Amino acid sequence: MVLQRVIPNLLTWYGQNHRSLPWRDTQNPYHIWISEIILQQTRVEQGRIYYQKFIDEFPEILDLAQADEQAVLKVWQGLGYYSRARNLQKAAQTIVREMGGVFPHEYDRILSLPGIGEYTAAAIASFAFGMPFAAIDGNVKRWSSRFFGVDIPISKPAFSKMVGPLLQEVIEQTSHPDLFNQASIELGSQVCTVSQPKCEVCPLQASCYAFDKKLQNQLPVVVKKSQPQDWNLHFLAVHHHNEVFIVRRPKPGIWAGLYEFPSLTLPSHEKGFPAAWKQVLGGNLDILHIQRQVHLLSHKRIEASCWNVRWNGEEKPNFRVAGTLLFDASNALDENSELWISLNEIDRYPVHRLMQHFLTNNQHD
DNA sequence: AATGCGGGGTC
DNA sequence: GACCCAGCATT
Repeated sequence: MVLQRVIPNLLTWYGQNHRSLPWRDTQNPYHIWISEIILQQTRVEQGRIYYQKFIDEFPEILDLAQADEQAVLKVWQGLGYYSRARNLQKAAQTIVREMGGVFPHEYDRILSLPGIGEYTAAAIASFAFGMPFAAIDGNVKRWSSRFFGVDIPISKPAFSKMVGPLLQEVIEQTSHPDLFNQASIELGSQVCTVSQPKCEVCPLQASCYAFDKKLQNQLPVVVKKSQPQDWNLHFLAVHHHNEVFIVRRPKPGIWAGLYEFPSLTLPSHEKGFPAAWKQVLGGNLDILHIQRQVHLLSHKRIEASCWNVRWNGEEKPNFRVAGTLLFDASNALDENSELWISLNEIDRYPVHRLMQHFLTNNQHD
C-alpha cells in the first residue's frame, strides 16, 4: 500500500515537530479521556485551560462520579456542547458502578460509554493502552482525502467506510499505534491544513495524490452547512428586594442543565416587552433598563433582549399561572429548577455565555 | 442519512 | 461573513 511506504517519514516528522501538550506524555486513561472529550469540536488552545481546571477539580474518576452535576457543568461553563460534561459524569458513574472504578481496557467497552464514539474510543485505546485502532478525526479525514484522492464528502459515512479500513490496515502493522495516531492527527492539524497546506514540508508528499495532481484546493470535498436559524429571545431579570429569579433549562435541548433568567421565544418582529409578562406582572412593575445582544452559534443567530425590571409587590410574583406560558423552560421541574437567589450567589450556578454577558455588563448599559 | 448541539479563532 | 475545530447522540 502507498501509505505504508511513507509511515517512517511520518513518524520521523512527528518526532521532530510535535507540540508539547499537557495530555501527551501520559498514559493515564482518565486524563486522556478528559482531554479527548474536551477536544471534541474544540481547538487545542481553547481546551487547554479547561483541561487543567477539570483535572484539578476532579482528580480521579471517583471524584467525578460523586460530584454534583451542577459542579461539573460549572467547570465546563463557557466551553459549549454541554452534553459532553453530563455524559462525562454519567460515564464516570458507570465505570464506578459496573467496572470496578477502573477505566476499561477493551475497545468495545470504551466505545459503549456515553459521549465516546468511534474516534474517541480509538484515540483512548491507542494513547492509553497502545492498542491498534485508527483514530479518524477532522484532521485525519482532511489529509486522507488528499493523500488517497477520495472525493466523497468527508462528513458522509461513506467517506469513513472507504478510508477507515486503509488506515486500520496500516496501524495494525506499525509497532507504535499511539505514535501513528498522534502523528496522523498532528499532520492534519499543522501541515495538511484547510487552506494553504504546507506540502513543501509534508512527510507524505512523495505519495500524495492531491500533491501529484495539484488538487489540494479541490480536496477534501466539503458539504456546505445550512444557514443559522434566527431566534428572537427575551430574558426577564426580575429584581425583588435583593433577589433575582433564575431557572434551569430542561434536557434535552440547548444549554440543558444551565441556569438563566427566565426566557421567552417570540416571533422575530416582536422586540418590545413581552405581552405575556406585562399581563401577569403589569401593575407592580418598573422597567429599569434593557440589554440587547446578538449572540452567534454555529446553528443559531440569537437576537436577545434582557429586560431588567423591579417587582414592587410585597410577595414574590407567581410565574406559574395556569394556561399561560411565561417562559420556555417552565416544564420538567424539580426542586432546584426555579430559584430566587441573591445576585452575588449567581457565581455558584452554571450559566451560558449569553447569560454571562448579561450579568457581566449589567452596570454600564 | 440528517440534524441539533457552543463557542471561538482564522482567513 | 464563511469555515471549521482532536464528534456524538438522536431521529
